[in-house]
Amino acid sequence: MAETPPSGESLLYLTDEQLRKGIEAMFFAYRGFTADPDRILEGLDYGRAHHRAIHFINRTPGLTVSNLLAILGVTKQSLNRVLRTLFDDGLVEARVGKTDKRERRLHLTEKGAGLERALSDAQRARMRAAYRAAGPQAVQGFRTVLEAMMDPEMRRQYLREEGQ
Amino acid sequence: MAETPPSGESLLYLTDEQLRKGIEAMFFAYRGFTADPDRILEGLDYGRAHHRAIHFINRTPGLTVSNLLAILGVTKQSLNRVLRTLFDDGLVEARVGKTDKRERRLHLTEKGAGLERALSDAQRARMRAAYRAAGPQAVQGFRTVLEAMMDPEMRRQYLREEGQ
DNA sequence: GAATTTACGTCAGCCTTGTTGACATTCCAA
DNA sequence: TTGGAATGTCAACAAGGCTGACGTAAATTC
Repeated sequence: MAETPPSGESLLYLTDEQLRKGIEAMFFAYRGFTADPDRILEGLDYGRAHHRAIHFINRTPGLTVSNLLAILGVTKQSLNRVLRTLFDDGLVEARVGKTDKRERRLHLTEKGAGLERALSDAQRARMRAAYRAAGPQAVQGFRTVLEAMMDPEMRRQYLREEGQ
Repeated sequence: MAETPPSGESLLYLTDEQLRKGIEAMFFAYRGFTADPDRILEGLDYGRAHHRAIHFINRTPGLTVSNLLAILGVTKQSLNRVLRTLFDDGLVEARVGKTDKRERRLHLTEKGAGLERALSDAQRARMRAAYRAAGPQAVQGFRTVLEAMMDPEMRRQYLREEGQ
């Protein structure tokens, strides 16, 4: 209800009203964000869950099932259903871990990489258009706010290796 | 594959790699964005779909079912399932339209407003923390990029009345 | 005044993607 | 050698999307 009143340098950007706008921006933008890949996926027999798996396998080839589980934040049963169809359709292959043979290291096949490219091309195109329209300064702010919005655990996943 | 090489003033922020980072930022941040309300919702018999309906009914009291349908982008069958439980539980009430009696104008009840407050308080708290950590400049950029990422139709919903 | 369109509701059935719980296998590590 | 980790799998269920078809009341148009 009550908002801390603006003090010193304008804190007007922390108004409930401003925050509500931010919330809606996330909602509407996320829809746009997923719209293009969704269009590609429909018709194929895949959904967003497949897209996410493919994305992260591509990002980190050789990651294990548990890695992926932690990133996606779903149950193994749920992930397994998705992975099974990706194996069956020859988009993803699993290689037994070298040091630990229990692990299944996940990789995209040629075919899988092809779909990944199609999906991320579509998604990047929208992202690129938005970035270009907004400019580098805005993009910097965009990234900063999103990062601050993540759960700490997810932020770690996000930051991983490369600092930026 | 090939990215337009940096020309004149640095276009490095449009690299495929930078775009991928942006994509993942959206993914991870959206999870944080929904986490707090989700926690409140679970246990009650509601889900994200109920939250969305409640949010927009609160934002625009008296909006019609078709309005809400357009904003949420779901089918009426899907929305109806949600609205029915909200009616039954006395969180939302429908008033017959004054000029057009076919319309059902949606309003939150006291009880509905209570839940709305709980949900948006939680969501705003995270938003506020992120905004505060990032600063007004970054927030401005955040909003700019998100707006550019929306489908035009959604952008119209987003901008509606108040210019900012 | 009759016909059409609009706003809304509802029944039935389907799909994806999430969940829990239980159980088996393989293999690393203490 | 034994416990725990990494993984798979079966079964059942729920939320929340979807389509198609049909119904009704009120507004609009001819």
